[in-house]
Amino acid sequence: VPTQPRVTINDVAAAARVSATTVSHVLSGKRPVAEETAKRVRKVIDRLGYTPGYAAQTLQSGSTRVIGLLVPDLTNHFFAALAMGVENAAHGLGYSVVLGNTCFDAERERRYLQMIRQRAIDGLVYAAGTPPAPDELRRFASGFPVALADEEIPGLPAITAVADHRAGGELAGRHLRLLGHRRALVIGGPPELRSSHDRLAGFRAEFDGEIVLHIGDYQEASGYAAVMAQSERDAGDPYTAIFALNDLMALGAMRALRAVRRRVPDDVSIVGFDDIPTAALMNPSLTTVRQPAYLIGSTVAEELVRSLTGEVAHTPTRHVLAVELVERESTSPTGRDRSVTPNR
Amino acid sequence: VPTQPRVTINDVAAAARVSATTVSHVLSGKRPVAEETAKRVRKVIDRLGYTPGYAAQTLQSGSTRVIGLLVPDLTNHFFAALAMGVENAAHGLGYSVVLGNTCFDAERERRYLQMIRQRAIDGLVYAAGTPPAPDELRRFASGFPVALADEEIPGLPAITAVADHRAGGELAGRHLRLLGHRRALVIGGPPELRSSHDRLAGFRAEFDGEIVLHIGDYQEASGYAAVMAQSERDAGDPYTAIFALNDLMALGAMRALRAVRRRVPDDVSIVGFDDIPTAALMNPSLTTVRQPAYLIGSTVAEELVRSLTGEVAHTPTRHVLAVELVERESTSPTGRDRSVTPNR
DNA sequence: TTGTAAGCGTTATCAG
DNA sequence: CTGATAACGCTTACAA
Repeated sequence: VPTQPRVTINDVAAAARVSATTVSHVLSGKRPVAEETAKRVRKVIDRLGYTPGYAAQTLQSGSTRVIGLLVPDLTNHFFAALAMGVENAAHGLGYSVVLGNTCFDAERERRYLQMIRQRAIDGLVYAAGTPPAPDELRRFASGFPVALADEEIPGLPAITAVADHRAGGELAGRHLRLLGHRRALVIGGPPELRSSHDRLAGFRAEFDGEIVLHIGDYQEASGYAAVMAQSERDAGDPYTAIFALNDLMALGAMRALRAVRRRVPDDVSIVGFDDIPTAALMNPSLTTVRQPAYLIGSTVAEELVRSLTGEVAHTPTRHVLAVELVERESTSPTGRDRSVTPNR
Repeated sequence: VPTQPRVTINDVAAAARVSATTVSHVLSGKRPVAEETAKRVRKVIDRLGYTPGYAAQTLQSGSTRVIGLLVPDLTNHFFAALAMGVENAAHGLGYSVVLGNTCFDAERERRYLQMIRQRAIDGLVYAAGTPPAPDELRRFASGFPVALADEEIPGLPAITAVADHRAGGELAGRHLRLLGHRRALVIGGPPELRSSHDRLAGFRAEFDGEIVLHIGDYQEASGYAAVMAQSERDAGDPYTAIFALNDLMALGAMRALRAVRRRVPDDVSIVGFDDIPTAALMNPSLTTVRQPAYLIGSTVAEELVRSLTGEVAHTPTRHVLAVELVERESTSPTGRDRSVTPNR
């Protein structure tokens, strides 16, 4: 594909018989231009199809109008939705988003921080998911605008947006309590994650029955394992409810419940967290706490960009966004047990 | 966040008591530099933490080393995986990826084409999914490097990577035939999509039994609707297999089958297409044809970037990538009908 | 209301 | 082996 010689501001100026300065001002409006002149210039601009070159503007202004987005795994629905939020918000404000997929890999993260040093981006939305925030990032964040999405990094005050994990735990706990459940199996997440901790604390605050805690790792298999392990241990008086700290583990738990012949929701109710697309498609569909992934992304991106443009000061605001309980088929009141109905 | 004054090549030159030219060449290696000088320069570079500024390099070279990626919906797993492929491949070759989410919206597409005009990106990976390719894109593609992922646009010869939809259809057809099925319900996709057409043609070529075709729209609800509609029509001799042209419709079909009390796979086997994550998590899990989404993205991005760097000529190569049948629980041989076993 | 000229940071050309 | 100098395309003092 041959690249035809670029139309520059000087071409326009020459054709309109004005100076480049005037053309620039017609476009930017930063100083008055006689209407007649302006009209002539605009006509030429249209005719020649002139658009200010990105590189020159960048060099001149020192701003690329690009922000970076670091996510660990785009195929994770949560991060995909978050990325859409970031992209939409940024685009609405005239900024582009360059994508960085870290794959939870520190080496790749470093390559992105490199871009920062090159001044190739104006700011960074960091949602890299792994708990041990690289020291490097922390160093960078002082001296470079970083915003945290779904993330809290100790010692790094920055624009932040997180879901209200605690309220989500409360929602789940209250829901199960109101359904009459008194014994719950809780499948936890990695303890070092603040989100895990908050969800659990919220649940404990609202669910006043007995709680058995199994630690999982947010993967499907660990949900399965938790139920199986507990199943071996249980002696006749098992839990009637499960709160899994994310949907993937909840699905694993459901699979295990099928294996041990306990029905959902008849024998055991189950609540997840996240609301991944699969949750709605399962049979039975999964009651879960929905995270506002898109909103987390758009909130943080919008605030970051506004701070970049100077519209607002770059102060480390922390947004805590509401979560929502989505009631589906996997939860039901205790005491309703179809195994005692006609077909037996 | 205060932005400290940038370290420029001149700072380095001054500190190392050489010219900027020499510093540049120490970095680029484009002409020999005395080892002693080079060492001194490198030391200063390290000490000052100098990195060539992105904007100036861009202005000088005319290349941004950025490619654009246009997808309709990142929360769609297929496009997320594709995006990861693009990002990884591009990054490996020193290119960044700016993300564009069109939301199937022509207006948003236009804004991205605008970036092209501004020379803000060097090339474009287009995977916008909607059948009516905008004329605008077609105009742009002549004169700007565009590569098509999972897309074929008539009259636009370009680097292209698509899944082998036809082979996928064949795989599904053969699988069901070998299981002994003789009557199949096929839930089609939008007829104007070449992928729909190819999948169907492949299926027809391998499945030699009777086929009833319902047209769907790739949404879950249309899979449900297809089964329901056919269910009303069926008089005692229904199909024993379903081929849904994507997984979402397959899931809708499974939901409908539950509603009409036909068991999967005992009464009806079902094959989907895509292999979305939910497919493996369902109960029963879904047999499906897996699309190499990541590979589509990485293939097309790698070739695009290589053509940009001049490593290969920018010729409209078309890559057809292999698909794979993933056998799970939703398909079984005909004739095995548990309703004729003990419990009746 | 408009123009001139300097400068943003880098690399290429040409000269030594 | 190295250095001046120009050029990339734009914005913005400063001047008229």
